[in-house]
Amino acid sequence: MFGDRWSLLIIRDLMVRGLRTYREFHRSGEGISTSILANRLRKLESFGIITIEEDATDRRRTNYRLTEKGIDLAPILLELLIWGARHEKTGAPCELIDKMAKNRERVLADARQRWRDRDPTPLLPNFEVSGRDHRG
Amino acid sequence: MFGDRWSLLIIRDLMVRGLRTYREFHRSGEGISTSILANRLRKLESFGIITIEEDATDRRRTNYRLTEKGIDLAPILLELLIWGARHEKTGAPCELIDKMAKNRERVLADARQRWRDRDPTPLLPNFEVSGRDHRG
DNA sequence: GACCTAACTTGCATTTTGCAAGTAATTCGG
DNA sequence: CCGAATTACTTGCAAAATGCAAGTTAGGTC
Repeated sequence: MFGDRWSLLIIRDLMVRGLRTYREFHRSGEGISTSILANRLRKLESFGIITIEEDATDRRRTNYRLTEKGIDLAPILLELLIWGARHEKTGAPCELIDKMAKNRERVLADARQRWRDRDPTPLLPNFEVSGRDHRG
Repeated sequence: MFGDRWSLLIIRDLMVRGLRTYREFHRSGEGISTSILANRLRKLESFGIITIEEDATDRRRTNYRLTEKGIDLAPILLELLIWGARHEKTGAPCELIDKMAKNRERVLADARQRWRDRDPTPLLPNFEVSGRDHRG
């Protein structure tokens, strides 16, 4: 799964951008095609990493949520962000990433709590990854 | 690069199994084809993650080594190992992984020092990943 | 009801990977 | 020295995956 580009981007979008719907993922700016997106979401579900829920306000819409198993991937994503900020041109604010690197356990514990409580606030709440912000 | 299955396996083999040569990677049990292996090694080199060195004892052989940038990927690999041990059937000894999880910084600092000193001992020195052990 | 939206599905073109044979340089043993 | 084996790729082609864009179905709004 980590060897699959699209699955990784989906997980990142869930964790780092708080995206939740098919439409949001599709419009996230990464250029994933509809069939691949559908296929990967299904796969992540069958791996037990995400669950699919019906939206409370619109029957057409489905929401994707991280499972416990999926939430346990957060340390990996945080390390990827930190590595990316240090070695690549990601546009991530260096001070923010440095601060997060110094407070890994706090960051992860807070995110875990939120996600368990169904609050999709991203791993780093004030950090915007390239692409449209769904709350903007 | 983390979205590419083969690149990820190569990095894992470098860090977790201490593999260094084309032949070792090719025979590592993962079924990578020769052209893909060659292509990915080149790519990892051009990304600045590994360097290529001639072997001191055999002109046919090349050794691949992690750069500083590559070594900085170790926290990600360690988190992947920990996640894998908890959620997948990896055959990893649970006590070992738990111990490593509790001593992340020590493990990473030790590995970093070794790798800088050109000692390719794996991230977790007594941990064997599935596949042939090159030192066997 | 007409029109739009959300979540896919489908057909086909393009790209990537898998398979196996091949090549060139180097090493080893008789 | 020479033949055989080894090391690190390269190549041609088949198979698999992805990219592109049109299409379908169910749901929502006016």
